[in-house]
Amino acid sequence: MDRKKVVVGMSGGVDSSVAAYLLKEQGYDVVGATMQIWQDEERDAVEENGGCCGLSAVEDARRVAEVLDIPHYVMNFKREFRTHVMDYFTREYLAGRTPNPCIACNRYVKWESMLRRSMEIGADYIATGHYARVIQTAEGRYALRTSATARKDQTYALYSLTQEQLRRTLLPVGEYTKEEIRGIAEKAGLPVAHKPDSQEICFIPDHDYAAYIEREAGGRVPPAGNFVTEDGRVLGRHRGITHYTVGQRKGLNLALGHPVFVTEIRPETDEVVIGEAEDVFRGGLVCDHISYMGMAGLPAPREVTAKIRYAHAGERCVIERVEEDVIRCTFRQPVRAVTPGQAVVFYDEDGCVLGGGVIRCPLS
RNA sequence: UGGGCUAUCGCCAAGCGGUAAGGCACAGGACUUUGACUCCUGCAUUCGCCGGUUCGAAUCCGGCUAGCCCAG
Repeated sequence: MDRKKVVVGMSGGVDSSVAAYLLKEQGYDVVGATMQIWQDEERDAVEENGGCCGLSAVEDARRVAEVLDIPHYVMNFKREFRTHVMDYFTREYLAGRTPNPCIACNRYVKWESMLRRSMEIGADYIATGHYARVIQTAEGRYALRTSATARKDQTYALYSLTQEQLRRTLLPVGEYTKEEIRGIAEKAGLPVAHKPDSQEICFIPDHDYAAYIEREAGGRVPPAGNFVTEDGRVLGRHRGITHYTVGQRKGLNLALGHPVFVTEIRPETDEVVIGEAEDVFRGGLVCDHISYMGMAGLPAPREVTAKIRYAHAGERCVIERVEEDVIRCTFRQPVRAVTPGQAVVFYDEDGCVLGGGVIRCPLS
């Protein structure tokens, strides 16, 4: 009875279902667990959300667990999700930044609360359906590496995991492509083989995140202000900075004959700066809240590849530590829409996550 | 008050007698475990109003209305 026990976070989607299946095939003692994070149990209306944290999560996960013949638990993390994801999300927007709630959820809810709870019930590992691989570097550090096919890669959303967390993490799905995963689900007879991928912010099903923030803030949101150009010209009025993010084009209601974009948000003056398409490119950035993963620290400048958003191909750059917990990143080619609040993740040439941080401000 | 010019989709704007380009904005969709970006689709049976000429007008003519400019 020395089979290793693993708790698989099952969202009810294809990926985590296959993760559970694969681990069972590999001989683990598998337990399925679905997080209860924000849903009002009564409201199970919206069905089409899959993947990460959709509304039909518990029901679908339970059915998959039944097929796999594994125990299935529901873990209630509403409190943790509330403070570390939802409140953080609102707070950041009110401050004029653009948060990434999925990263916060991974870090604080899945790999802190769920991991702890799993250890408590005697598990050796936790697992999820993320497209990423856990590896060990030559120096013996744990790190994440891009999944088998770079086409689908979720290492970006997991850059902040600690050594201790990684040591207890299994990501079986990372060895396959999305197509292969669906194929496995199909062959295994999992009832969720054809569920669509998840999308958008799970706790804002109507996608109207500005309205969500206003509700959360009890109406105390930044006031309407001016759209201005870099040189101070006023182009019009906007609805309050929470409605905008750097690089945004749609929803500005600015008919200038050609597309214009948000280049900067100024919470101090409630101004939203507007510029041409080329004005939204930046040559570098400064980030803080640094997490080190594949590298233990950054004693000297180093050339790496950086991703500044989930769906970013990455850009070569030089990173250097400018003070404790602050790194400056200088890109080889300017990158589009460097956005404060978003994560920047550093990779080596093999797609191994070296570390990352939170973008504080763009440079030049 | 004289003289001139202009009135075409929410904004800009083609059109010059043959049966309403385009851009922006907007809406919907695709993509997507964040926000964005991007892509696709849609978007004036009607051309300030009223008459007239013509087989046929947004395009020609007359009147009216509105705005702009010049004169005083």
